[in-house]
Amino acid sequence: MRDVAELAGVSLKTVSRVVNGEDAVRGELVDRVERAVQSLGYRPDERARNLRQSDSRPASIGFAMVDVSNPFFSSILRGLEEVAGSRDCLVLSGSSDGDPARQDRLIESFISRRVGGLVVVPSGDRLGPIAAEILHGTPVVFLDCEPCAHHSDLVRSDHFGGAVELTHHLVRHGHRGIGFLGDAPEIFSAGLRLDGFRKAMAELGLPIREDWMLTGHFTANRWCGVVKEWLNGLTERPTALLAAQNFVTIGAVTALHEMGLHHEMAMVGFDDFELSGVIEPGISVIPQQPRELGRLAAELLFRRLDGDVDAPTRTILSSPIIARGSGEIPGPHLGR
Amino acid sequence: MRDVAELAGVSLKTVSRVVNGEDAVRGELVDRVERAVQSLGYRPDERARNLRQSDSRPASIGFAMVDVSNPFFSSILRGLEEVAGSRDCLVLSGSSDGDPARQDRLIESFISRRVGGLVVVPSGDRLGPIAAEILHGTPVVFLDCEPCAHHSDLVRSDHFGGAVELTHHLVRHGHRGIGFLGDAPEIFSAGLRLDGFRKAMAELGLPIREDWMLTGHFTANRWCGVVKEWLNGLTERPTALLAAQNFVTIGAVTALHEMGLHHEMAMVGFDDFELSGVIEPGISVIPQQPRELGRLAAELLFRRLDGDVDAPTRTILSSPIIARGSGEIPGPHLGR
DNA sequence: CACCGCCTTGACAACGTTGTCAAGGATTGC
DNA sequence: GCAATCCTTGACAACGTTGTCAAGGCGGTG
Repeated sequence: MRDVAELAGVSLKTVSRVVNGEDAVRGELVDRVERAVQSLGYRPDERARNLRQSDSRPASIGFAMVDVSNPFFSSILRGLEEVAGSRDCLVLSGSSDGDPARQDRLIESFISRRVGGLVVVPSGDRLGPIAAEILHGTPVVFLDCEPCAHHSDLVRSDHFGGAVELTHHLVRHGHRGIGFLGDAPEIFSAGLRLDGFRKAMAELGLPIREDWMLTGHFTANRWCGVVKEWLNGLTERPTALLAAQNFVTIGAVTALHEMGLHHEMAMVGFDDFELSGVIEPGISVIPQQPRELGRLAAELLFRRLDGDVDAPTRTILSSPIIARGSGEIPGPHLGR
Repeated sequence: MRDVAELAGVSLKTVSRVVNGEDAVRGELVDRVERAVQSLGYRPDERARNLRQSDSRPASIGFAMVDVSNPFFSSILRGLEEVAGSRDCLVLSGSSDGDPARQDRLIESFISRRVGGLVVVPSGDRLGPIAAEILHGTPVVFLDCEPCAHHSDLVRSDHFGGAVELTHHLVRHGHRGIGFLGDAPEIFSAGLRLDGFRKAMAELGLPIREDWMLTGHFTANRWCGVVKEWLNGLTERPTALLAAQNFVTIGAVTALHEMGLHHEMAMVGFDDFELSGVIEPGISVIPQQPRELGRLAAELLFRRLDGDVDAPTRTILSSPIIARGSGEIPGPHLGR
């Protein structure tokens, strides 16, 4: 910047004015400065700018999630990018792999870089360093974790309602013995889905067999093995499965295929995935809309950054079942 | 920081020393400062720190790609995160959707934030603002685009060799009439794959029918439609398909399934995808190792940041075919 | 006891930018 | 022709941090 000023024969402040498009500069000087900027390849330092005027437009927002390589999260990130990009704001992101300590480190990194706001898909419902940051005035939007969002905005899918609907769907197609496969129930969304299943079964007057419930935090591959082992160990098997997360679904689908049960045992899933329609039979699911979740979260965040101080909001997205075949395999109690 | 200093009754510099763990501070003062830091929730401003000591450790690196929501890219990002995270460095990322203008804007944003280095999967082989930045000394690692990497490091998969191998594989299984479906050949990697196919066919003395070549930049959904239309419009069909990118493969697989041709027409793909083994028949592919690509790129970048000034390197990853069935459907010329 | 050197500490400038304010010239109005 | 006003421009401080250097206290040595 100093070089630019020297080359153009003006003061630093005038360069600043031209670069920022202020209008109180004579045309000739504007030209001179712009030529100097061009020839020196000068680009203003956003860090310094942001440091000086720390109240204004944020230069970046932070996104803490479990794992970018999971399409659910990367689609959320895409939605965030989209909204942030339109405001010349970049997204800092990081994966915690579900480890609260790593999430804390991530958040601390974001805070050190003085992001304008945070979007967090929490690992666990501890707030950690986020709590202090909220008090400090940084807007935070939580995705999926309601307890965290006590005094903050929340965006999530309708986990409970979705699980209820999936259960009803299976029962409508003649099933009573339903197995539940889900992520670790400590995870808020996974817990809600489990609750939805229990609630629906209870309402329908159907018994819940604890040996037909399988929960845990595994990869898709691991789920495949776990499901096979579990099914092989049962003396009596459920006639339908509710897989409450995309990795779970993928693992379970693979297991059913490998065991040759895919046309026999009904199955519904939460969260859509690529090719869910090509498999035989196609997998019936309630999709989530991750990109839309991201977009909504970012819009909320920027509304707060623009000064909105209304009460925290809860946004809950729901989607209807996409029936593709696997969830419509008839059960033994059809037509009763 | 000023508040911390005041509360602890020391100077700014002493706070700085304690925070940075320098050892020339009396134990008692260390305690006082640390208590003050705790009670005020002070966290150093990485921007200011980075501004002051602009030569040292980078606080962030930038990653420009085509689309985070494509698992190929998000897995690369994961690999980058992993390496960067171990150095307390964050990753700024953004999607260009293949639009060079958007890529330029992204890169400019990164430069404004003074990232320590860039990892770029280019959209097109124009360098745009990257050129000046390389001259300026910022390390840049290119993924997949060789012309861009003229004086920089490059990491990519073996597109050419992979396509050759896939073609040979189909021919070995009795096919001669092979259709090629690929991303727009202007994209460097897509061009290499196309070249590999042409080279292999020529070497094997097989004719290439231009009406059996289909290239373009579409979504998976769009590819499905395109492939169906194309197959329906042909008077004579190939007996095997080479799908040279993951969206292409997914679209083509879906099309074959919808047309009932999936057990009839052989098919191999480039780039693996979730569930490729569950589909009937499983899809034979040459996988890429995106997370590994990301890891390698980040390691190269940090080696440069650590001062390595050796000549630019080219790292080319190749993987063998995973045979799952679709590529082993026998063709009419088997055993000749 | 005077001197030297080490150790701890703090004052100050600097990083690259912008907000504030004042100076100076040009323009207007009477 | 003079004062009042506007417009353009630049000097300076500040944002939050750290590198540099000098000051002061302390212990050891001659």
